Amino acid sequence: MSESKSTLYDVGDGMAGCGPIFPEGGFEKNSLRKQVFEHVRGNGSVARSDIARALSISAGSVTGIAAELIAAGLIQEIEDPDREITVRGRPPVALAIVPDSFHVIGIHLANERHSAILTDSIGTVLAETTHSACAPKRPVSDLIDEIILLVTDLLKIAGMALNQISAIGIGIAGLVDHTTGTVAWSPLLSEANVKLAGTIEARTGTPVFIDNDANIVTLAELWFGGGRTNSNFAVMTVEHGVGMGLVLNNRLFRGARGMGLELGHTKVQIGGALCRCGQRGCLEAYLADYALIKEAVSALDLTAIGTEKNTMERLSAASKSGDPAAQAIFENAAKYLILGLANIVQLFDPGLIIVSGGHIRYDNLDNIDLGAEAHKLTLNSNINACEVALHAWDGLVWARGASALALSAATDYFTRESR
Amino acid sequence: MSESKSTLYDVGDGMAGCGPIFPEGGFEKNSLRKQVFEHVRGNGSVARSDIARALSISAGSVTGIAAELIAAGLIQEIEDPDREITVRGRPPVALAIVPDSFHVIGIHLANERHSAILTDSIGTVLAETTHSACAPKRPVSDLIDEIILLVTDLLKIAGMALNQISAIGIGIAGLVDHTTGTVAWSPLLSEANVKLAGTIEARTGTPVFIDNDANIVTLAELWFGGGRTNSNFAVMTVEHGVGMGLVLNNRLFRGARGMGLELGHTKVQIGGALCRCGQRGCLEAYLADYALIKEAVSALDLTAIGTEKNTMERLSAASKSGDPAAQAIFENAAKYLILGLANIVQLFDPGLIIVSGGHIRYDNLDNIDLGAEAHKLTLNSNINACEVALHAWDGLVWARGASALALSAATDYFTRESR
DNA sequence: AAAATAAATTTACTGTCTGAAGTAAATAAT
DNA sequence: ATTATTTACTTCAGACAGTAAATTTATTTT
Repeated sequence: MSESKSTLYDVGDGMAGCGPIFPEGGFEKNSLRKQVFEHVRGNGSVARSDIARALSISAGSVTGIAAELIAAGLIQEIEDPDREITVRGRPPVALAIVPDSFHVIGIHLANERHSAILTDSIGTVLAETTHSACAPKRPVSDLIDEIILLVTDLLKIAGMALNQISAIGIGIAGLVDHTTGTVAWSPLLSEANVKLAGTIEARTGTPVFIDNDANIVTLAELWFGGGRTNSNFAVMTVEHGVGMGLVLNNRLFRGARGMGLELGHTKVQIGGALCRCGQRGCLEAYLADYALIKEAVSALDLTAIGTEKNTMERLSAASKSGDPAAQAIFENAAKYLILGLANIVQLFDPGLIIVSGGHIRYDNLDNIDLGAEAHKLTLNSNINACEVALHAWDGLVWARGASALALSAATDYFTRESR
Repeated sequence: MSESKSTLYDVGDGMAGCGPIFPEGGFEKNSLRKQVFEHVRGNGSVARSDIARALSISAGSVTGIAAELIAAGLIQEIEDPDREITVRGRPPVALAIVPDSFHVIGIHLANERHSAILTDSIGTVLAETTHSACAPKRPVSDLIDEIILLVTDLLKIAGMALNQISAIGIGIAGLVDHTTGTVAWSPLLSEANVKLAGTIEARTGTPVFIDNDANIVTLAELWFGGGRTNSNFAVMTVEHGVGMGLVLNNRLFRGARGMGLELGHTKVQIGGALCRCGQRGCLEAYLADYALIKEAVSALDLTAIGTEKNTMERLSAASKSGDPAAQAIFENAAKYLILGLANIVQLFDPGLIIVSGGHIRYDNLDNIDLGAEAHKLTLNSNINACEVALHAWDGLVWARGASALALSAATDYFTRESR
């Protein structure tokens, strides 16, 4: 601290204004009505006084809002099941969601099979159906027919009519713009920039919401999985491709323009392995199923070529029975998985990353402490290390995530202000 | 679409509740008062009727709010400077910010020098000072003394007293938690987890807000730079280190737990070049000044070793005069810069990335269309390509960004509800 | 039975914002 | 010059969301 340079500026340099220029209004405010409803749903059953304490709102407000929600048939007073503790004072009255106050449908569209579920307002699956799909690329009209078939099938099983459905959520692989309901590109479609949500909405007369694979898996974790108790977490999906989803403050983060978080296509090596997207050095090109299968030539007798799933199982079996080539393939993939985790930590700093995928059922990842390994690749000063959890799912997760998409839309609708 | 599998589920599986469990309230609502103030500030001068239209609020609200803001001395009616057009009807009355309604200080702390500015409520710099710093690591008490010295110097130049300052914003290199005002780690400090904001606040009696280098550069772009008209953009800083900042919906995005966006330490090569953080394969290790200098041995006669800045300038000169080794160094760095850009696009999908840094003054980046090159490395289907802008800044940017930190805090304070 | 205690409700009140009606100040048409 | 038209701004009643405090209700403890 020796020399110092100082100047006195002229006031006003003629520029017009300063600070960010806000384009329009459009700020979301969460009404107490919605907060109360979500708190009841999140906790199963809560008393009015507990809600007031938890949300830091006045007891009077809770009474009024609860009365409205009860009148609307959305919640009800119930006998508190686990009430044993004898305390003085008027006993609390537990509130709970009326499960059949509304119903939604969740649909997942994929290469090999479509799945769909019909749930009530707390996400209980009332009916489920799976249709096998074959055509790799089809025109929109065909896909729409497939969707309508799923819906009618589902309604028949549940014994319900379309007008009893409050919303339909659809998850589809590809680049999806949730806000506009358009599919920019999908491996299922021969056309691009398809206004899928609007079209289905017109066909069914029901509000339709779409999102991509990774986001609906993340929603599934948020609504029904390990993310429920975490306000901030990331999901990394490793399957046919590599994707990720991010939850910030209990809300799905969709990037600036709705299409981001393409972790699988971030570059991890200049001029690296060729990815199915045509680029080189994508993370996916080292980690996704098809990348491992490409390498499997050296480990497996590939005279009998099976499905992707079958090949992966054989590769896994080979690794477990000591095949050095198969083991090397998995070891290398694990390295890149850890690299992906480290990059997520470095960029988003979530407290928890859930690694999801059918994949991880047969990978030998159980022996590796992924959290610790990823931590080794991040700034040491990043004191609070990020927890990493593995979650091997069943085939229904996507449909459940899609139903969560519909559920949150329906919740918004039913709890909106001044009904 | 051949076979199909269907099941009917039992209702209720005994789980308690579903959906995200919200920990507490904590939803922010932007009062109209703040929106009006920010709209006036953002546009320089606007009529009440324009505000009502722009924010989609009733004209009556604007009248009331404007009256309050005028009474509080925050805005004023002015003669509209550029009013020429003769339209029918009562002519609008322009509103503008009263510049000296409040003042803030912005401070940047760095290795080689500290800089500080004092601005009015529209960010006009009223006084500026720069102190050279030398100690690479010092105890907190020393740094606090340096900060106090900057403040008193600045006040003396401006002829103002400390109690006339509404807020102080501080930018410092390292890992900073803005919400708690603590510096987890900094190259300037010998101690870790320093509650810097609180301490300065206690010493000055003025609200203090801190953030890291990359975030205050991003704020500078948002408030005074190319980001003003963009609601969503990313900033990539290339200087001594590599950092990034992200603006979503006109707000600085700070990651899930306040510490993220460490682009410089994302891994772009397994077992790659050694980074100053001790890891291998960090983007920074291929792109930051010190990384290039390390390589410069082959290009420059390094018998006379100078400062980092000096060495960079010599390296740049060598490249421009045709030295192949120097050129190769810059070409390689450009490759990694493009890779970094591509990864930002892939993950965050901003409409605009501003590449900021002293660096880019002498790099030969003018010949490269960074946007197009980065686009080549992203999913083709990402239709709307991301714009990339270069922004070579002067030494004041950091202090200006820090002042923006203080300005937004002061704005919140003065436009808060029920004053 | 009376006292204590906690839950739920009611009531009166506050602050924010809107919508409709009214006022002000300019230009255009007659 | 007078009137119509247009646009900007103001005023004010009222809808709403929410709170705080008093009151009622239901239960346990003494």
